[in-house]
Amino acid sequence: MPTNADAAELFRGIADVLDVLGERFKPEAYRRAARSIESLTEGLADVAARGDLRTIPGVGDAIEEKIREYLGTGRLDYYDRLQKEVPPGILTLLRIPGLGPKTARRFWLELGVEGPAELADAIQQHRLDGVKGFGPKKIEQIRVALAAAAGAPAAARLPIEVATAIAQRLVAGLRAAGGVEQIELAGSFRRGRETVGDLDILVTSADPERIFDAFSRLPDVGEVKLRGGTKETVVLRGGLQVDLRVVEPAAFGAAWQYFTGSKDHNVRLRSLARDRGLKINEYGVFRGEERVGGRTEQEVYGTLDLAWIPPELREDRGEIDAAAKGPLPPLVERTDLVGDLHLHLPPGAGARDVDQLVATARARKLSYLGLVVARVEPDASRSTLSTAVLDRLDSVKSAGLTIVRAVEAGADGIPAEWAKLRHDYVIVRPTAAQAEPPTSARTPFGAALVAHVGGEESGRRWVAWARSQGAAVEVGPGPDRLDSTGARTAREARVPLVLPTGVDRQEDDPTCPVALGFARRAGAGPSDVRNTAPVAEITAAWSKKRRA
DNA sequence: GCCGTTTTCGGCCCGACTGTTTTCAGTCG
Repeated sequence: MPTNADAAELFRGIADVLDVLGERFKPEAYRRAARSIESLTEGLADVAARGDLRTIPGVGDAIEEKIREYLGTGRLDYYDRLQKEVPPGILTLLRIPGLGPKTARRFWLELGVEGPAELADAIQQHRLDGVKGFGPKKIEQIRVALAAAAGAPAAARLPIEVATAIAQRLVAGLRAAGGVEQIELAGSFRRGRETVGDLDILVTSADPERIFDAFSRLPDVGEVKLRGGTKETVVLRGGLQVDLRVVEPAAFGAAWQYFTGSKDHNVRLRSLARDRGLKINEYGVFRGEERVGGRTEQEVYGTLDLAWIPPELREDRGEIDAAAKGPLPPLVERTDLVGDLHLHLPPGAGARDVDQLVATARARKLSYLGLVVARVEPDASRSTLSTAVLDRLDSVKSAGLTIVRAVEAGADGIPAEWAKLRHDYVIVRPTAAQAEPPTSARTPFGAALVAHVGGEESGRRWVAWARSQGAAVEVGPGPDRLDSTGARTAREARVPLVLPTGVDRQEDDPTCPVALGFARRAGAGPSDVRNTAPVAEITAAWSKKRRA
């Protein structure tokens, strides 16, 4: 059975061919459908079985038909036929930066070039010289891009937790250089997507040239790709592309909204504006020549009679219609997290580490800490906190901060040797030996939290299992935790989420903000997250479960 | 090919930047 990602790739392939064939609007239509399919929280086959394919934004009669054929046979006749129309190498050319469908088509039809290698030959043989529209600079640009593409694979999207550290460095570097008034990140980074393809940084400053100069000299920056009066594009040494834009304060909100996206969200917004005789661009909202908004994002949405929409929801999945009806339900915030339910002390930790953790927790105004006192490691070995540490945990218990004790084990149960180990709840963490949830409805214990589960299919099965256990699920970065899709699946199944607070990590650690972003992308409000509740409420639920 | 509380047909976001151009085409985001 093809996955959603397979179907999305198929439609992108169709779009590429149609692009080269010179179709005007169909390519975007297929790409739109591809994006929608990718962001679904359930399998395409399930949607098809319910007869709901047409409810997917961008899917109409023709594409519904094609999805059904593809799901049924694993092929698509239309795509097979299309592929015969264009040499495969021409589609490869589309991946070369700066080279689009129009140019690829001309190479193919006017020069008989059918792929990257042939194009490189043609350049070397000076067959492009004198061709209309291709001056020496353009030819050199293509030659260099071809050589670069031949060596390295296309730059992969970066996990957001990795991009976070880079973004923090860049922003700190720009601030340190001076001349920066306001600086914010935009793009898919701000929307909290799992991966980012590039970074977008927005600055207000009286002296854009100074900002661009400083940016070009940051140690992370490898190459300046282009630089104009309002924007500079660089490629970092690690390969990540970063766009920096300098805007005037009166347009900051409009620019921030514009560059945050998503594309589909913005398209909807601008067509709404047009219906009202307004025009939205990165400089503001305009009625004729007059700017009627743009200093803040609230102004931009306000001119369309929309409530402000949190960036994590801006994917054109119904958020605009919801914002037209009134303020959106609040999403969970960092300050809503009043405790942490999944903390580890480092191996060999002593009483002093407990004190450290407690001090940090107090400073961050957390009122409870769920600490793992014994765990089955992923390699099946077992470890328990030292008696000294356990004693220290008891001593801090009365001081305004509650410590609750967890044991962490696989889904096959907790080891018998822990029978006398005092604990308040159980965290299930899948072991290598049991990577999939048990099929029996009940296990010998009631898990309170299922942690370290990820993956599209496997995540869905663990969420279903957590539901059968009355357990919460952990959200966070990395392949072994639930991302925003997993979090949405959980929320829709009314399985509570648990978010890491990062209290056991460095101040700039991305785990907490990234997890929070995933939960928000899933539409989670405070009540969807278990560790927004006071500890008494949580422990009451645990003891009720134990009696059941 | 999709889409519609002004449309079932006629639209489809919009601007920066680059290179090649005497006014614009292509690409990108």
